Amino acid sequence: MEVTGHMPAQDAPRARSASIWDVARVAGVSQQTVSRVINGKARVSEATRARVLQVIAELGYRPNRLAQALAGGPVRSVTVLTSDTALYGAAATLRGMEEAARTAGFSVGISVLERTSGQADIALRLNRPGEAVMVIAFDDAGVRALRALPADVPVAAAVERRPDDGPDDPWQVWLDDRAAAAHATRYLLGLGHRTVHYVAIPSSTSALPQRTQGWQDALRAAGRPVPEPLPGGWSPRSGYLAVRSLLADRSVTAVLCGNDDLALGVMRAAREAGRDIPGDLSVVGFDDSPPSAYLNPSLTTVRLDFEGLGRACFGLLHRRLDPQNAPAVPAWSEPELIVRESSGPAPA
Amino acid sequence: MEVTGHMPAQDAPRARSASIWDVARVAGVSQQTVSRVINGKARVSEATRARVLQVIAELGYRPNRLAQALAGGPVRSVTVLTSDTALYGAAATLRGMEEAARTAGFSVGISVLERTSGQADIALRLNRPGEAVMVIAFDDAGVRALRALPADVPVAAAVERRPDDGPDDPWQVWLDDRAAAAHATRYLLGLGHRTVHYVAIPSSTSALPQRTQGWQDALRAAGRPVPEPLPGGWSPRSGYLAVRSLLADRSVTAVLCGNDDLALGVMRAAREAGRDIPGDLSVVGFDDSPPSAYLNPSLTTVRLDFEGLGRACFGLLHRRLDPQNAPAVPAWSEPELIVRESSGPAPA
DNA sequence: GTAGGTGATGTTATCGGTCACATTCGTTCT
DNA sequence: AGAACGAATGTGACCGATAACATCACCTAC
Repeated sequence: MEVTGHMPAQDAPRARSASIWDVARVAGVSQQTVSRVINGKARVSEATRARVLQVIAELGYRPNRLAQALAGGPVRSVTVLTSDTALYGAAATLRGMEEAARTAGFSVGISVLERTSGQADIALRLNRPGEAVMVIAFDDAGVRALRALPADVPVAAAVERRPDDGPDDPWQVWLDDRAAAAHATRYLLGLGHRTVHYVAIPSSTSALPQRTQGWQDALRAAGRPVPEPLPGGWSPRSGYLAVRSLLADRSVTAVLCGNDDLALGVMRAAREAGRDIPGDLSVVGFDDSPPSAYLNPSLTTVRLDFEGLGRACFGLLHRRLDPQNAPAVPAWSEPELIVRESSGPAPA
Repeated sequence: MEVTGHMPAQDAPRARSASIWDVARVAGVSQQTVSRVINGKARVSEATRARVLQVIAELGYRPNRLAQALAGGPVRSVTVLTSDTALYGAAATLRGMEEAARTAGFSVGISVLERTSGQADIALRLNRPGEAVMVIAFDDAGVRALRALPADVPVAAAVERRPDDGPDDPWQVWLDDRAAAAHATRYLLGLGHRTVHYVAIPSSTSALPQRTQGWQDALRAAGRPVPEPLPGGWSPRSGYLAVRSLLADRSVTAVLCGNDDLALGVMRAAREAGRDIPGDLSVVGFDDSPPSAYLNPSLTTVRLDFEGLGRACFGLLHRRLDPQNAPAVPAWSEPELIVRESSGPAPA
């Protein structure tokens, strides 16, 4: 066998782990053949394949992802762009994405967006131009990041709402927040509440958030008064502050919250205002975050399948990267109202 | 200029983004000089440097991380191995790690450990041999992963407890759970409780968890009876189940919990048993997870600086990778008991 | 005046793969 | 039997960088 310039020095002390060359040499084939075996693309005789596979096992060889990617191999890594992973929705979506990606043999990177992340900043988070990306765009920072991504990066996104301007982007997934909010609102009206107040999470776009719209839809459809939505943030504290003054008004008997954390704050405000839940006041949350079932009172809330959404988002990306071989995009569950102790009939 | 074999074809349509060669050509220098400017290592004349930097800006050139890594450049990426990011401690630690790493110019990967992840599995999660790793080893899966890592990978870990067997690993950080648990226990004893029961989180090792030990330390030091620790899991449900039967016994007046989720379950069990918190029963948690302050009653708990721990863990790794230039490892806060509504004087 | 040192820069090998194309060889077709 | 064909495999360029070594001009020192 000739020693070409590309061959690793035979005499140099080898601290590195096995490369494709080592496998090729031991198996007595060219490195290209090894590459073929690894990728299973081109045809290799059964005998050769078996021998190569055996050598691979013996040497404990594993392809270097970096080299594969650099050489223009198939994309096998994704970076997830997300803001505040402290929020249940984002964290659960991330879990779903990571699980699906890892299962499919992808390595996943994560990069948390700061509120101030500018457009220039976004490109810096990619390891190389063209790297695949998933964006969790439930809030403003995420949406901005999604928009700031160069056109040539393959991206899939989990979004709060489909953008109503411009053509539909087929590489997005979302939950039907609007219908879910409407459903929850109808549920409360069905309990005899005259109307329902709403504490909103911040919008991801300039438009009205889906949950807010759904709530309005239901009130309007039922011909009920539509109170001004109360602007909240993401935290219990912001929910607490949003309704603090409102709760003195005993005619307020039902509050729908944009997420469970807000509901937590609302329930505390209610306690301090001397309102009884659910006797005096019904509170309904959104998300079904883990503690909800164990709160006092336990929280009626809309369960959202964030993990499923995350898995689907990856499924979408996978199909975008490899339309031929990627499996079908898995379905995710519809939002579901989970009735617990915090909601009940309107006071007489 | 001669066209060597390594030069990109001049005539081929260029879809790719600028490489170091493009910069070199436009600036009229060799690519090596560009590399020097980028890395700032070797000396380059001021004039040349300025010209190259300008061309870089003009072309919007950014070095390809993959290529840098492959070519043996400095390590600029970390993979975090963690189990269940649904748990507050792991999630917060991850946040701290990611923030610190990103700030330092590292890209961070994440790989979630399944309960069943075997040793072979671990190696598969690395993009290349020798890749830097951080492990969140608060539980069994994390500790196993830490142990399964090949000796040659640069790793830093956030652990529940320093291993008592074998020499101290200088590349680990931890919180003083033991002292914190002892402190919380003493606090409860100081309120007049005869003894304190403890609902334990699963241990990360075969030894007694730090929190359990601290609790025992305090009881023993005070000469109080040491009840059998109640084995719990990580979830509210497991806390609920662990104490369900116990709470019928009115002599049980104080319960310390291994985390806030367990405390949530305990509080629900107390409610169902007709116990009043804090009148009848004091409950203290661990972690100070975000909802704690807004629970009903709000939860007395031990605040742990997981984010700081995560940042410190990265700091440690950074020093390990680059002892010369890495900044000092940032300090993190000591555990702190946050007294809220769920704890009070022992019933008369 | 010439050897030796130093700063600035170019050249070549290399990292660990993939891709496009060339080559080999047993078969089948005419 | 000769050509054409396709399966199996090898060869060399290339991805985008870094590292080691070579070069070159200029200056200082003996």
